[in-house]
Amino acid sequence: MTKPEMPKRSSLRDVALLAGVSVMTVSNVVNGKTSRVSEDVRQRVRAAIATLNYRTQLRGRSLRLARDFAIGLIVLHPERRFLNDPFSTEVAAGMSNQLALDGYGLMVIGAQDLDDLKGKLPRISQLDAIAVFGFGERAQRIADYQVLADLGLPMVLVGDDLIGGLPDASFVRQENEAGARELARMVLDCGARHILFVRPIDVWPAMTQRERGARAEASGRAEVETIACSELDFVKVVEVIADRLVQAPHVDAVMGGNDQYGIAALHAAHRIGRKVPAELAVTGFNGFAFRQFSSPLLTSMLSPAYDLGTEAARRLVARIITGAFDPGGKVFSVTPLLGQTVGPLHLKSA
Amino acid sequence: MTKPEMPKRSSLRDVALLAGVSVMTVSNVVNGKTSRVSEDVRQRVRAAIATLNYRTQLRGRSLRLARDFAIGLIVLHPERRFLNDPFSTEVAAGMSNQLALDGYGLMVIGAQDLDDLKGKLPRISQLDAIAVFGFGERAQRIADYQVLADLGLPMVLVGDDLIGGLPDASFVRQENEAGARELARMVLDCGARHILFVRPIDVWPAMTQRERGARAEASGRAEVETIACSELDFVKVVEVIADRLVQAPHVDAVMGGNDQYGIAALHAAHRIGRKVPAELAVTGFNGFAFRQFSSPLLTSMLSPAYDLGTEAARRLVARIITGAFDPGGKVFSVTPLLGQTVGPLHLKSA
DNA sequence: CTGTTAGCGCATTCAA
DNA sequence: TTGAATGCGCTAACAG
Repeated sequence: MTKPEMPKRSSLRDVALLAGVSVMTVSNVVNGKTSRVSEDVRQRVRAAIATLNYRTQLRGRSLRLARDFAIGLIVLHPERRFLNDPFSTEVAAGMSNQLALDGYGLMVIGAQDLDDLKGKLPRISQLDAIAVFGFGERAQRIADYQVLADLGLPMVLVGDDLIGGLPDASFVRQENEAGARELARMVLDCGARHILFVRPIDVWPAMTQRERGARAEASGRAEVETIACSELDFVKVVEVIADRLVQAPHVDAVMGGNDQYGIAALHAAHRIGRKVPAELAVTGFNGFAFRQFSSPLLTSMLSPAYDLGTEAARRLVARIITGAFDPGGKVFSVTPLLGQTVGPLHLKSA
Repeated sequence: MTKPEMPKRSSLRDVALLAGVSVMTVSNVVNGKTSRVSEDVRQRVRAAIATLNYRTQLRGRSLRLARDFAIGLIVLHPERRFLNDPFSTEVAAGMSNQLALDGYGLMVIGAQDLDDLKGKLPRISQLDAIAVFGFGERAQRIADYQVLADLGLPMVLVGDDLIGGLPDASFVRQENEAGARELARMVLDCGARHILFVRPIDVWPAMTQRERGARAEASGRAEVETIACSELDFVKVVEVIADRLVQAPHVDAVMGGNDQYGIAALHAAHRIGRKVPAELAVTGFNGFAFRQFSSPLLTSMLSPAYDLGTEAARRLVARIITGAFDPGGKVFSVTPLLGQTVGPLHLKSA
């Protein structure tokens, strides 16, 4: 049922032998340097390639050119299932598709902590370049980035712009702060004066920025209170939010750090009998497919995660070809997704 | 800000020169063939490695050993965002983590159709082995698998067991049929006699198997009717289900091909005023995180997608090392996830 | 237009 | 226990 022996793929030399030309000529034909090869010879070579079913063996080319045609996506996340967040998934899909256009492959690597990352460095170091999805507080991220930067590979930060001390880096991120401001404005315009911002205990740039945006916009117009709760236990998040809403009945809006938290808030509101949006405004962030599972439909902000992926890939390939990054980075805007969870507040006790 | 010139990594020869030994000695030390090297020399070599910050360059090793230490996950799916389904995402995470233990990397490649796949063959062919996530009807999958098999790479099918004509293949799948039977049994035991099975228009093995399981279990006890609807448009799915429930009021259970469809059924039931589970039983399949967003909590079946990933990786690495696959494949069982959407039916008109 | 030379980094083989 | 030679497949540079 299984066939152990590898058939030993044909090489340039095999083709050259069969076509009766030199190895270099075959190489030129394969690589489209057709201007240097006569039509006649080209035909013979093509025929030989076809009969031998020859395919370029990237191994040899890699060694010769000191390039691997492989780019990594390093996802720093304490969860073993590091691709659970649709954000990283969309980035990966975007990168993979974009890279394929240039003949590159995407290698996906998750690292749960610094030790884990260090153990994977040998494998990572053989890539041509990397995109990095950071995690944690600023200091931790800087340390992580530095470890990776020491490999000497070009790198693009995804969702972060801390390229300050990095010698060969660029970044791609989105307007989390502006997006959160916009959501906060919507909420405030509906009359909210006490906002509860819900985010994970562990943070990453997007979360920090969203909270900052909400607070900035609310400044002077409303109170903002934050609670942190692990996103891994949805039931617990609902519970925590419900408890808080009961204890703090003056809270008239819940802004989730992402849609998961927003949906949890909807569940919490439902459980304690608070009507959304009449008595409580709720927002999320990201707008991935599962947002539609919520009822009422969550008002949110669409994150162009897939586009972040394609842009990261473009930058990395350009960097490899031109030898330098475009200065700075690229910032994508986010798009409001209107739902049914923000509207004029009719508070019982005013 | 950017530094174009690559620092040119140190090679075995550099280390050998500095340590005053031969290249082979360094190679032996690096590869832990320490029995062949005296303690004295070993120290010198280690020191040289440290000062030069030497790391094995896999390019050279790859060429020499004719191995790339890279394994591919080929996701055949018409969607450009081929990683949108959490199932493939969990498989990818499981594979990536497991492969890392053996020093392998995971390359993720999506292909929207046969043409797209063919264009990516050159890149795929340089991998050591592949896992394939099939899509479509049996005939289409066989054709796709054959194209990949022609590369001569060992391959593991994920979620499918059509390894019949494939010379060097194994498979990893889960008990979709048995799982669906179990869900159907629960529904039937609650008194359901008219089951509506909802699945995507395009199918893949899991979907086919789940429908088959539901029908098999219902055979003789209940009618089963299937409707197909693109999963990409959730709103539309809800609409279609709601319409059908109105037109066919005798339907007393909806089984979703996955949790997305199950949740859509919950929305539909809510919209038309059918109580779940008293007047309508609803089930899903997969049990990924977003299932908890549904209200009431969807009764479902947990798919061990992450474990499928680790097992696929294990099999591929073992195949590379031993030269042959373990015969057959591995089948994982699924686990019931009790929710609040299946219970005794109290039908208005009996 | 085509062929020759050389060497990328590594590990197997064989010799010392 | 250590070293030297060899070649994996490919392409830049140059020679013809």
